[in-house]
Amino acid sequence: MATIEDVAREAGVSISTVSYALSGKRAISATTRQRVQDAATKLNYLPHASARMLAANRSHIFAVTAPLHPDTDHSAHMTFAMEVTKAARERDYDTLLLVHKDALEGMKRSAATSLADGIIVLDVDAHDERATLARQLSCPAVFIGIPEDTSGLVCVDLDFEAAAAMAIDRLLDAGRRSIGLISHPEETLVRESNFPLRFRHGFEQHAAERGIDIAVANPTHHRAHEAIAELLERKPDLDAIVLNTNIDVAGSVTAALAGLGRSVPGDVSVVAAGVTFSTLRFPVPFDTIPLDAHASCSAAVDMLARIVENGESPPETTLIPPTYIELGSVARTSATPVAPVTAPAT
Amino acid sequence: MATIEDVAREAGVSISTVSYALSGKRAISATTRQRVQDAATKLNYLPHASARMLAANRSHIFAVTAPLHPDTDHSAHMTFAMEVTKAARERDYDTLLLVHKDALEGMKRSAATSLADGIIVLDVDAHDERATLARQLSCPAVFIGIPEDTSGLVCVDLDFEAAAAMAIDRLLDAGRRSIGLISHPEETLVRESNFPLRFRHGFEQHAAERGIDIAVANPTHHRAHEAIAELLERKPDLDAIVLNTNIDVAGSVTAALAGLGRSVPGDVSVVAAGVTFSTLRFPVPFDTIPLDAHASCSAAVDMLARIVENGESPPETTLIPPTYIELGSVARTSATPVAPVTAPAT
DNA sequence: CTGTTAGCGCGTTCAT
DNA sequence: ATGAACGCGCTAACAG
Repeated sequence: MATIEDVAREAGVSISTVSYALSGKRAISATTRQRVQDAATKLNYLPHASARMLAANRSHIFAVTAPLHPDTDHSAHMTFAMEVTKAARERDYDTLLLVHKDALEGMKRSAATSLADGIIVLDVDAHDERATLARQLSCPAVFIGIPEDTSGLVCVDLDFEAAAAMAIDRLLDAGRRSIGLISHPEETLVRESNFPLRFRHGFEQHAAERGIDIAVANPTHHRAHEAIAELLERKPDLDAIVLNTNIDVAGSVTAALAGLGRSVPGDVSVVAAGVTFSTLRFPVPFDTIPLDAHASCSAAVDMLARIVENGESPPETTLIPPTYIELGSVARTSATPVAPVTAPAT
Repeated sequence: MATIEDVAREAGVSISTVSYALSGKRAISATTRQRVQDAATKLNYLPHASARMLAANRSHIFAVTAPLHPDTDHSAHMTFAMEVTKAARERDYDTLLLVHKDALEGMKRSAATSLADGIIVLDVDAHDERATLARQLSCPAVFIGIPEDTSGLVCVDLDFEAAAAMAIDRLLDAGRRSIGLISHPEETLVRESNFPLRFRHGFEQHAAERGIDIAVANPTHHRAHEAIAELLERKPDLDAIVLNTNIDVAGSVTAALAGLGRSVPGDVSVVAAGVTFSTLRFPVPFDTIPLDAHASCSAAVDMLARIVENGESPPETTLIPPTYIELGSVARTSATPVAPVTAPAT
């Protein structure tokens, strides 16, 4: 309600002095600044958003595109949107939600009208149309997730390949030898959601490096039973499972194994890797290499803010190193451990 | 990039003519309007958001406060946020996400700076602080959910009491006599989230009206087993269950009953009422009286837009009538049906 | 029916 | 270190 002019009058200074005293963009004598700040708090002054935007040619708003697919994990989605919003607020930005139907239209519009200073892109597919659009837009964008072609983009994500390697290493260290991977359902892969592919690639590659043979299965029917049956058929000696899948599937793993007479972690050890959900409530909580929404989102928002404010040009791809959380679902066996590779993966 | 002036020049008219031709707020001759529109599309003109906001004193932005509690159902939350956003876009509004930590601060700020034209309040508690704040703010707000004291507010929600009555009526019509309610976990009730209380109240009241005796249980451990055991202990002849609870509990009902030798719907019929999730993937899909996010959100956004644009003053409370979806989890018994009340609830 | 013009509230040069 | 004045792009009241 109170304008900058009211504050200036109250403090007995000029309008520009108020602006500078509050923004700190120019040196103001301590006493004057104090008077201005007192006046501002007294009048409960807050700059009119649109006026500030127009004058500064900056909206202090980031747009967030969060498409909702039929197979989208709403919980993960919400978590990422929230984390982006929190991270943005810490840097004095608000976030505008863009829904799928008009994800492209929304990006164009918020860029063309200067509604947003930047765009955060969530849930990125391998061949995401939003990547093509982002290259054309003058409005800076940061992707949380990594499309196949990252040229001209700025992308942040968990290092899924390192996470896969870390899961394998932990299981091998515990003496496990026959490892299976339960990946995401077909429908997620078909859409070319990219992170399951990157995880799987890292998994296969690191298994080859460590000289072990592995099996991969995609779950069906939103549960683990079929996938586990498939793994056991191909590797009857299966003694470890890596889960890079959704909560429904992961949550049914222990029951599915029990149904086949296998215990966790004794017969089969389990690691959940690159997942957003917690396994604490599972019958047996699983060791987890989390896909940490907070880490990815605050890194992404940080970059975007620096692009907007300082014109910085971050690298195309920033990979966040994985961390390992032990919850007791990996048990040591007496089997001879596989010899570590000469240069162990970090 | 192109300004209104560019369009005016291109079309050979004045600036204000362009403004009126595009906004339609004044009658413009068809030929002129066409010239203006051609020029606009040719130059790819979109009004600069902040300039429009400042001049019109309207941001075309709604703020959405969506607090995240420990027991929050992320999926439902996301659905509501998305539905609000979609509904808003249909009326040419964008939505700003306000996170919990600074829900109050965010509301104040977006109102005081004229960042938002209105506020949508989600996940309302019985004694929600945001209600108090909304009464003081000059910025209009619409609540999706109903606090205890609605004075001076505008609230929209499913008619939970009618939903409870509808569930009872359906079960009685099918010849069921001994009905139990599984409500939300304690932690949700403690927070005074209001809709479980309204549902329960409607349930008890309608049961009394129809002259039947009922039992109510609150689940624990994120599953139905304990609640069902409790219901059976209190009503050994239990032949129907109404679920007004979360997806984890609802999803385990069939298994819990099976563990006690009861089948669905033969021995025990089940209705899920006032829930956001789908039961289609459950072992036995349940008849559902949905808490329809789309209906609530578009009604709320519609009201908010009309308050902002036309200065309308909607009623304090708008209840959305429930609908019933049959999925086969209610089976008819041969028992003598309870006589319908003289004036059946709608 | 159309053009002219005065702000909207603020950030920021330019003088001082 | 401070103040005066201009302009951001648009809307709306006022003229014609």
